[in-house]
Amino acid sequence: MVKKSERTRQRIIEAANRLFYHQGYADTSFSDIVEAAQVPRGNIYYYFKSKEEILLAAMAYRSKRIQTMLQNWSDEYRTPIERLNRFLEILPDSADSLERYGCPMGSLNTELGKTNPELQQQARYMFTLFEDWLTDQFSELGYAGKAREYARRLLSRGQGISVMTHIFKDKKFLLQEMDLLGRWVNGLAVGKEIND
Amino acid sequence: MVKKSERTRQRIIEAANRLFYHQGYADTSFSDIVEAAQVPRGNIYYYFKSKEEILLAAMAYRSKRIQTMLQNWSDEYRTPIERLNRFLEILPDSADSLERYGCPMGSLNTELGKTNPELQQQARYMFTLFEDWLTDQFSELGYAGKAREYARRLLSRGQGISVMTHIFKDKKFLLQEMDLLGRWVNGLAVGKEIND
DNA sequence: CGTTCAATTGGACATAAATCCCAAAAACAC
DNA sequence: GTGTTTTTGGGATTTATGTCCAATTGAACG
Repeated sequence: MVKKSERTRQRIIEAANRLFYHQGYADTSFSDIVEAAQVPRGNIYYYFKSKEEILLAAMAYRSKRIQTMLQNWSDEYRTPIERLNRFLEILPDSADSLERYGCPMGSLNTELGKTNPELQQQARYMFTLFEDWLTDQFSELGYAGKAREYARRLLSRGQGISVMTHIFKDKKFLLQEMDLLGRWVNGLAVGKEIND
Repeated sequence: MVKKSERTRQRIIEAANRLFYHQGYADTSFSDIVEAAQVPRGNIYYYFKSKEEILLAAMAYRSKRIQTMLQNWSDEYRTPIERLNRFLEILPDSADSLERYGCPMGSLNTELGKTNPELQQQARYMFTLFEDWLTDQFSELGYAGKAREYARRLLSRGQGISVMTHIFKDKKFLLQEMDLLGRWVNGLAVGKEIND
């Protein structure tokens, strides 16, 4: 049995999370959040004592979801190449939101990274989750020495594609580039180290 | 002889431009701008009637500088491969600011692209300047059919590298990836179409 | 000199947004 | 059922910041 207050808290976090992604942190006001979460104005301070605290909770929530997702993939797929291919599906799957809002992790980092080291650290943490997981997969694939390098490269290309898709509103570009990335990854699986 | 008012206007634009890059548009207040530009508080409204107008002027200023830069490169270097290599030097040259603030064009787009289509269009324009110039270079290099695709890919990878450098504060990664990009580009110059 | 007008000032004003307060209601423990 | 704690709800307060304005300066020009 989940307490009601817990559910309210959760509703606030999820509403804030969505708004931060869609409008950015700076452009999201308390009014926006309470409205979206359907909680009365003053009540929100019972749960969070500042806007920054909501942001931290929202990022923690995201991190948790990422961890769960990666864990599920590890459980569901046996081979590292299957897992990597699952990872590669993220971008095409979320093409619509990428066009409109960019990458949820990347854009948060961009916004917070300029002025707020503490918050940026939390934002970076989400990246390290992917980085570590991808590193594991490349290691298992037989590239232990270059695994982290490859992991970062994959993230880097994904970020580039996300940014470009957001800027140019061009899903065709996204699919084309993801295809290329897929060929690189699957080339590694059969021993072809293209362009490195 | 440049009028004094023109110089003041310019000072405002340059100060705003710097602040928008270092702190982001939303986090930059009028007070910040007038302080940095050394103009009295009320005076700024003589030049710009809103904050948004300052932003537009700042972006126009950036675009102009980009155009000039690209034109200079076209004049200074004879061959497309020399020009492309000059382009590739941008990121290593600005490694320090990239680490701290990210890509000035990309981060502006990320911030404005979520909610403000009109402003985003201006931000995107800077990208199209590079896109068109790079397309010209790849065409001259003999890849007319794939020139725009290559141009976007180059921008895309640059954006990815910028984002990652900003997130992980890792210049080594930047240099390593730029090296790889350089090999791709210079491979094209000698007819090797790696990984496409 | 005197007129004119661009440019300069600093402060006033309005608004939006974050934060705080506290009484009332609901949930819970015993 | 009574007492206690948690949660609710709306409004009050404060702060920050974008915007506006009236008075003033100063240089160009006749």
